[in-house]
Amino acid sequence: MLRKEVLIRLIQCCENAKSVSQLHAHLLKSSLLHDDRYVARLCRGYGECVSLDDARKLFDEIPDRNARLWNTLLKGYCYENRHEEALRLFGQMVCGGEEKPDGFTIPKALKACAELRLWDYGRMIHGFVRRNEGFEGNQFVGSGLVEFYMKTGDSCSARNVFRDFHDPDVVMWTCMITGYVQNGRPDEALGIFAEMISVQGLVPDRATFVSVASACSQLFDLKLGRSVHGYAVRKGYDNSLSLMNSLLNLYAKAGFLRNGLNLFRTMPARDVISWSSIIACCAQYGHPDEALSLYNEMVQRGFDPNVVTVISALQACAAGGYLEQGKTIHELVWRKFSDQNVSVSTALIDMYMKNKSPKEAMDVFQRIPDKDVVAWVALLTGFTDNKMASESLGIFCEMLASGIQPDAVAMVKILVACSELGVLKQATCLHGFLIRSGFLSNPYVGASLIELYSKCGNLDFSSKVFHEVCKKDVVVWSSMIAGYGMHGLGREAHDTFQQMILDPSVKPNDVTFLSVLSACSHSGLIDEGLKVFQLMHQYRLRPDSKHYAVVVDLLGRMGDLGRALAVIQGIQTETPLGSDVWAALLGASRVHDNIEVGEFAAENLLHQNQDHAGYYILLSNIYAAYGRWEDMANLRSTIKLRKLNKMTGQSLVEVAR
DNA sequence: GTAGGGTTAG
Repeated sequence: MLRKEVLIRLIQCCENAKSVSQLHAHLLKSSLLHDDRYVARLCRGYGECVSLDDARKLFDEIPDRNARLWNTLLKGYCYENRHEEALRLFGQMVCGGEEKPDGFTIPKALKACAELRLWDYGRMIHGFVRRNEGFEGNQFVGSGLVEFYMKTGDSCSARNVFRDFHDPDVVMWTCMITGYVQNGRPDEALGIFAEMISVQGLVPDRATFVSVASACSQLFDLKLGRSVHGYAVRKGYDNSLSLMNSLLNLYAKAGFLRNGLNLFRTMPARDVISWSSIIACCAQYGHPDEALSLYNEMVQRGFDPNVVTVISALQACAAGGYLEQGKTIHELVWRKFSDQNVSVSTALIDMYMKNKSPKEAMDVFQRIPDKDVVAWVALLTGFTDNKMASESLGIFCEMLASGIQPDAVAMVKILVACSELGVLKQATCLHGFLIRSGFLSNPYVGASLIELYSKCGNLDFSSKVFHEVCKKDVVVWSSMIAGYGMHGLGREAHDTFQQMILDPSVKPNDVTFLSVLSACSHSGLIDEGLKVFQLMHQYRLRPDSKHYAVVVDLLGRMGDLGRALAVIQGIQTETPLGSDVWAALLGASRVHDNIEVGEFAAENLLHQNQDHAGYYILLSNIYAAYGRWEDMANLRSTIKLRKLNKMTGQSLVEVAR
């Protein structure tokens, strides 16, 4: 007969189904199956080499099971992400009264609750931990509780558990950092990290740095990210694939896509997450063609795209207008995921909508078995973007009728759809709904409602909403300024801007400046507008061609074409100036009928776009003002020859019924 | 016998 120690080693070494079965038979023959050490090992052997279900069968046959045995099986279920079964087993253990939960089984039950987002169940386990002795100072139970509360979005309770703990270890600190990152609160994550190293003097490990790098990428904090990278390399952590992936994401998201790509190319190993990360970053930050060529390279190299990869590649097709490639990916989705994944289907809807194919988008939508709010909103927004906003209203009603609760994004999108249609009646209905549902505390919702009322022509309501919104962020202020501008109230727009910059909690952005500059220009507030333009530098904002166009327009209206020209010539940029700047100059030349400047502007414009009828017409009007009929006739015949049409202006009026 | 980490849809 084999010695006990040898037997344990043998079971540990089991690598295949046959060897596990042989040892099982041997244990039976030697009547050793009552010894829990053997049984637990054997269960693990079955779970790892044969199947968890075989381990379960063995488990069910054993008459007197101890905590170690229950735990072995629980671990197997958690490992295979079979969390429902794990909790059922845990319930069976507790309710059957066979074993009390201990420091090993509780963390696994908490893990299952966290993954299934079962807040009530996890809270009950927390109650058990508090009522019973023996769990104080157990780091495994502590980190299990922190992770559970963080995953269910209850960071307050996670913090309480953490604060009540006497001496949390690195894992618990890391759970807190990771939790805050996962809840989109990177500032708090970095605060905990700072406390961990400076106050407690603990040494962070690989896992800690992965989350710290994620926090940096959420904050676009490249400086801190770089020092994390440097420290990690010095500690020899640069062989951690997760850490490298997290850093790769940080560089690419913080605006240094080239550095990200460089890291990606020089990494010692890459997995599907590395590929997905770099594809997602290229797709989201203006390089859809590069994203797709990386996707194709990945497939050629034999990597298997997962859900995330496919979503990112579809984003690239949406952003770059690659309908054909999008359809090819749709076929792959059909073969691999059979249209069952709602996130992938939503990305498909977005791709088809952005490629002006609403019918295909609708087909994808109808096939989704469990449509969530994100899928509905993708469809709704797509219709608005395809100039079919009245369909968006219908989609919103259908969504409500099917029992899906709208969230803040849904409300913003439906308000945008109403803005497109200019329907005041719907606006007031939605306003009532927003008040009742408490959505007005969300600054994006508030800003969209202000914009909607402005576009429907009711500025009083806009201003009322503006004063009611408690959390006025930059978007809310900018919407109100834009609203005044839209109604020709430059003075009010300018005053609102002045009030805004007195508030230290908000900082104007490029959109704010564009709105206030445009408002000043339309109301002839020349000096005010120029002063506002100068302020951009103080806020470290670089004016883009839209800002320059407004300033040129401003100077042009005043008749100061010389200064307008000087502004244009003073712009230092590597890329050619956008047509909006030249168009503003041409418009100003027409107002003041200046042939030289007009011809100069038109020359630059027609160099970029020869098919814009409006430019020819403006120049021909300048010729007409000087009686240069021949030049005018030449331009008019060019328009006819090229069969150009000037877009006619359109207005929407709501008809009361 | 145990724990924490990287990419994703509106």
